[in-house]
Amino acid sequence: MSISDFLVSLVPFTQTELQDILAHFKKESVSKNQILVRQGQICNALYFVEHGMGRSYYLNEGGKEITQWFFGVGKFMTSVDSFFQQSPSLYYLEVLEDSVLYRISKSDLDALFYKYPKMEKMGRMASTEMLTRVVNKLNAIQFQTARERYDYMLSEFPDIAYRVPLGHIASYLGMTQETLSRIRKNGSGT
Amino acid sequence: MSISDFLVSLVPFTQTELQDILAHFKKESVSKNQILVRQGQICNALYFVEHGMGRSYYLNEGGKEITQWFFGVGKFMTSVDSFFQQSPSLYYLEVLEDSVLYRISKSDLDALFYKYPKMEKMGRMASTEMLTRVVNKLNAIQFQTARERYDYMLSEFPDIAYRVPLGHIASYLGMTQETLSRIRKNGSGT
DNA sequence: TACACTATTTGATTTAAGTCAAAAGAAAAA
DNA sequence: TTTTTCTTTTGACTTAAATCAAATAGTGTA
Repeated sequence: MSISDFLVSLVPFTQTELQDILAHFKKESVSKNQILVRQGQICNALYFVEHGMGRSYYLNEGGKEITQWFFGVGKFMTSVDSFFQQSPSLYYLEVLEDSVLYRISKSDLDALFYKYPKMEKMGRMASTEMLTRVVNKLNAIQFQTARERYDYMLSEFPDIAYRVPLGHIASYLGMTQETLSRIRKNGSGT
Repeated sequence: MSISDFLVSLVPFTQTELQDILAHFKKESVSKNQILVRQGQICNALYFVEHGMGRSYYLNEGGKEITQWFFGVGKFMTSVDSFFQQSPSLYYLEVLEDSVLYRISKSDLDALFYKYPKMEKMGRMASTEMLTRVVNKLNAIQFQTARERYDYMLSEFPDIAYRVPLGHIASYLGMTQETLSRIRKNGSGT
């Protein structure tokens, strides 16, 4: 999904507005395993994923990587807390496959919010959509067994589940990779 | 905290704008245990809590009430998924103490978003704030022991932790009430 | 005050998932 | 192709928290 399709799907921008907005996004090709933001840095960019995928993760007390979220095609990717609050990031932001991203800085985005109030709507909608998804994950994590959580993962990120290392998914789902391996072995849900 | 203080703290509305906006909120006194929204209903109202508190919960397969969120003074309360998507609510919305709420309908709110683009900013900010909080809970639930999760609860809702039945808190934290009772018994954190 | 009802605590037992350790399989590098 | 390195699987054992069951403690009210 291209970024202009995405924008138009949320808000009916005119052709002129769209051109102006798109001019503020910079296309970037990023190769696998590249880290976009490190823990402690202030994340100054919002990325739209046109192709590829990424994840956010952090290092727990034991130094183990814990995946916080996956970002697939057609989504915005950033260190949410850091970008919006402009505070040091709790997370690393990493690209998991060679990807094509569209990047915009916080100041440019704020300028667009100011210039086009319609953009605020887009921001609000992207934010509530993310909120809904996080709430879904929360419910999965909080009340479901390891096996059900894996089924949730398959429905939420069907395209991603088989493209990333098992360990990344296990930590995303709050279980060990041994457990996830055993779940996969015992066939799919039901 | 009053609703006008809250609004002004987020966006610098003029006195006139503020009056107009406030006119669309209707003050309601709601008594303890009243249910504002039921599972399956479409939630048409957003409430600002001036005094008192509420919670959202749902019934799991076994018919047990599972608390999803607490709403304290100075926060917006609603069935998030239902209100924003205008879809049948997954949750009940209940008032836990005699409360004073300010209510606005979805259509009035949308009209305000349209009339005052500044409102969009308020919506976006309220939404990202909620997102941050949900992410915090998620991290607590996903990676912490029952005892640490209780400490998280005390920090997130210090004023609420001792005002609601233990069972409500236990289900919010994804543990049984027996476990929570044992945690409380063994003194506070560390 | 006593009764009924609800909430909390305590005890005994079970279990889902974690931990630790090592083997097997894949992918990358030499 | 062989070696090295990383990823996934398997096995044995442990444990935090759940479950089941019952006893207290509180609260409202007749």
